[in-house]
Amino acid sequence: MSTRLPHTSARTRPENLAILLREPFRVGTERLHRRFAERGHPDIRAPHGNVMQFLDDGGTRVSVLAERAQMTKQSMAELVTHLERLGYVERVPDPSDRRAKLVRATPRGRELYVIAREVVAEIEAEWTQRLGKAKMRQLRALLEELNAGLEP
Amino acid sequence: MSTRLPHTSARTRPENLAILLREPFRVGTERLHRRFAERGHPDIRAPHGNVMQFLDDGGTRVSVLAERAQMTKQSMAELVTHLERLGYVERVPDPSDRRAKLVRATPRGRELYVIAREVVAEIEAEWTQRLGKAKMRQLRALLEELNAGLEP
DNA sequence: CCCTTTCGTCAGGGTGCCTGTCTTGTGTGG
DNA sequence: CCACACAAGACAGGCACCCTGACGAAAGGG
Repeated sequence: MSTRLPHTSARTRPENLAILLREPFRVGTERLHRRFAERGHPDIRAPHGNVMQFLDDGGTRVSVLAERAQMTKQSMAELVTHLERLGYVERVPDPSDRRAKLVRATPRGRELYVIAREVVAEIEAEWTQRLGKAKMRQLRALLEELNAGLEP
Repeated sequence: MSTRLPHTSARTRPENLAILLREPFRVGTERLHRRFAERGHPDIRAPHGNVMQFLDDGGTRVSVLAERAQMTKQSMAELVTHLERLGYVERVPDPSDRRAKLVRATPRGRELYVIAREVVAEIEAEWTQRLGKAKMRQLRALLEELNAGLEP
């Protein structure tokens, strides 16, 4: 039996900026994955985004994916293997290098992009309805300015 | 040997709102953990925040921590055990219930709060310097308005 | 005093990440 | 042209984190 407990009151202390930034992202991500599940992709989880979001149309090497996702190629290879078993990507030989293979989204994999685009549009529409177009533009502009100066 | 690859160009497509929200949070979190490491706490990792951030001063039961962090009590117990071995928390008997134990931050654990507060203040100061006080207030207000309407 | 619920734990499983090592293929310099 | 360093990926092994299931012990209401 599961012992997961219901969430009652998350002790919402003085809302700091970190939480204000994280929550909309978290809620959006949750909705995306709920939608994936509803549309027949219940096995897609967050780490799989580290593969799918970095695939080029013509296919991409595991090493390149690893570099883009900032992880080791071993870890990336494992994610790719998992997604391959689930039918979302396939490995095809790289014609230009017989050591290498190209990871490509299958038709099933491409369905994810369609769904993701829909959800993103939907969420942005909701937020715009809530805040109004002017404030959304403001918010985006401020976030862009903030992001422009970020360096670890 | 590690095969982690350097990150070159993250294919920064049309910056969408999700990335704009996530990046400042991610960069801040990275800095926090780098600072933990520099100050003698290299073993503290992100999931440990799910324990430390929910501890009350007098101690808190594992079940309550699990509820607050939205995970099973088994998983929470594991995190607590790990932090206990590292010396950041201790389990003491709950005087009001002989089944229960209270998880409490040790002096070493409380050092983390000091560091965290410093880093947060530091980051907010940097952002304020970059955007100016007025825009920071605007940003915070917009994020609060956005967060106020979030529900799943 | 049962009976149910709750607290914490043990047991077992899967995913996601790591380091280290190896094979195979590439390409470069002598 | 060939030896050799190097790049791509696979294989092995390990740990952290999260889950489900099941349990003994204590609490607490009828």
